[in-house]
Amino acid sequence: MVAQLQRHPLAAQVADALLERIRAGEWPLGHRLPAETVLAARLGVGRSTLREAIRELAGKGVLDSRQGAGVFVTALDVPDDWDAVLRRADVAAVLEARIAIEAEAAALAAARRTPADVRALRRALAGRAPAGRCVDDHVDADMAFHRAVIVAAHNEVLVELFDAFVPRVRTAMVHMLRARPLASEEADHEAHARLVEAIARRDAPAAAAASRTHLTALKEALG
Amino acid sequence: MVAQLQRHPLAAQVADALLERIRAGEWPLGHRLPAETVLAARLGVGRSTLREAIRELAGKGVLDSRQGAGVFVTALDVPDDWDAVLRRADVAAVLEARIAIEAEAAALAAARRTPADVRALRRALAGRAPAGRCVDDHVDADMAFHRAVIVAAHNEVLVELFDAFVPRVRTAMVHMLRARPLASEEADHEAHARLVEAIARRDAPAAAAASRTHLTALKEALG
DNA sequence: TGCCCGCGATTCCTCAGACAAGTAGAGGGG
DNA sequence: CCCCTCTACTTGTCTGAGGAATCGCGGGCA
Repeated sequence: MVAQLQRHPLAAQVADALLERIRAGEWPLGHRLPAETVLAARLGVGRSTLREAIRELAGKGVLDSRQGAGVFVTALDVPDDWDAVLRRADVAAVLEARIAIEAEAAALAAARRTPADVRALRRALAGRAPAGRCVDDHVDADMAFHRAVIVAAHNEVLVELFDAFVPRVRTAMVHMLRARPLASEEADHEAHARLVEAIARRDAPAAAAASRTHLTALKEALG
Repeated sequence: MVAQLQRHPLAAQVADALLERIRAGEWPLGHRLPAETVLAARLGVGRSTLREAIRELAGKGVLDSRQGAGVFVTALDVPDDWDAVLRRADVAAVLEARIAIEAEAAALAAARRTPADVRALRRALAGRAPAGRCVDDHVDADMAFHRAVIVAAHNEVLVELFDAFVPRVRTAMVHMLRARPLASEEADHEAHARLVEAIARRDAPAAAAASRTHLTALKEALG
C-alpha cells in the first residue's frame, strides 16, 4: 500500500526538490545550474526525467534554459498563484469555501433573479436530469447548474471565485463518482429542484438553506 | 521555412500550440488528449519533445497526466490575475463575497477554535479598541481582527481568499472613514465583542449571525 | 598593445527505442 | 447479476545517439 493517494511521478518529485534547493539559495538568482548530465547523475535519475522537471519549473517561470549556455534561475519563488493554492489545498477546505460562496449566492439570487435567470436555472436543471451514462458529462452538467445559480446572484466576484474552484472540485467529484456512484439520483435531483423553486419564489433563507444542505452532504461524501 | 519558428525551442512551440487548441475547445475541460505516441506523430515531433511540452503546461496547471489513464485538461486558461478582477469589481460585490467568506468562517471558527485562537482573538479585539488614532491604523487593526477570525476557522483556502480581498476593501474603508467617521465607536466595538464571545462559547449560528450583521451594516455604509 | 577571427569544448535540443508501471474495460466464472 | 481476472493501452523512466547553439581560448594581424 502506498500512503499517499496523490502519488507524485519521479519528475514531479525532482521538480519539487529543485525548487526547494533554489529557495534554500543553493543556486542564487541568475546563477547557472550544473549541466543536465551532471545534475541527473547527482540526483540519481535519467536525463529525460530531469529535463521534464526543468520544463515544469520553466512553465512556472522559475527556470529558463538556453541552448548551449545552460539552465538559469529566473525567480526564487513561484508567485502566489490561486490555482496552485487550490491544487495544494485539501478537498474539504475547498468545498467549505464553495459552501460559503454558493449559499450566499443562492440568497442573493433569490433577491435579484430576473425571469431570464429562472428560465436559465430550469434549463440547467433539466440538463442535469438525464442520468448520464458518462460520469464526466454528469459532473459537467452539475457544474453548469451551480454556475447558473451564481450567475443569478449578479455578482461578478462570486462568479470569478466559482470559476476558480471548478477545476479542483470537478476532478474530486469525478473521482468520487467513479469509485462510489450516487446512492439516490432521485434525491439529488430533488435537492436541486428545491433550490431552484426557492430562488424562483424569492425565498432567500430557503435558497441558502437548500444550497448549504446539499453541499454539506456532498462534502461528507467526498471527505 | 524554419527560420522564424526556431526562436523558441520546439518543445515550447508545441506547448503554445497545445494551449491554443485547448483554448479553441478542441479538447474540452476534463477531456482526455490523444495518446502521446499518436499526438507526437500528428504534430510531427518526437515523443520526448511532446512530453516536455505537456510538462510545461502541467506546471502551469493546464494539463494533468495520470499514468495508465492519459493526459487530461484541468483548466482552459492560465489562472487569471485576481488583483485585476477585484480592482475593477464593484465595492459592493467585493463586500458581498467577503460576507460569504467571513460568515462561514465565523461558524467554522466556533466549531474548531482552539484556546490559542480565542486568546489571539481577544488580543486582536483589544488592539482594535484604542480610538483617536489615524484612520489607517484603525483600519489595519480592524483587518487584523477579521483575519484572526478566519485563521481560527482553520481553513487555508478561506485565509487566502480573505488576503486577496484585503487591499481592495482596505482602500475603500479608509476612504469612507475619512469622509464619514463611524457614528458610534462604542456600538462597533460591541459588535466585534459579540462575535468573539460567540466563537469562544462555540455557538456557530450566533457567530455567523454576528459576522453577517456587522458586515451587512458596513456594506450599507460603504454603498 | 589591442582587436578580430576561427575553432573546439561544453551544453542544451531532439529523436528513437525499449521496458516497467499503472489504468480501464472486456470477458469469464460464480 | 456481481465479482474477479486478464489483456490491451497509456504514461513513466532510462539509455544512446547525433544536431545545434553558445562560450572561451588562443592565434593572427594592424
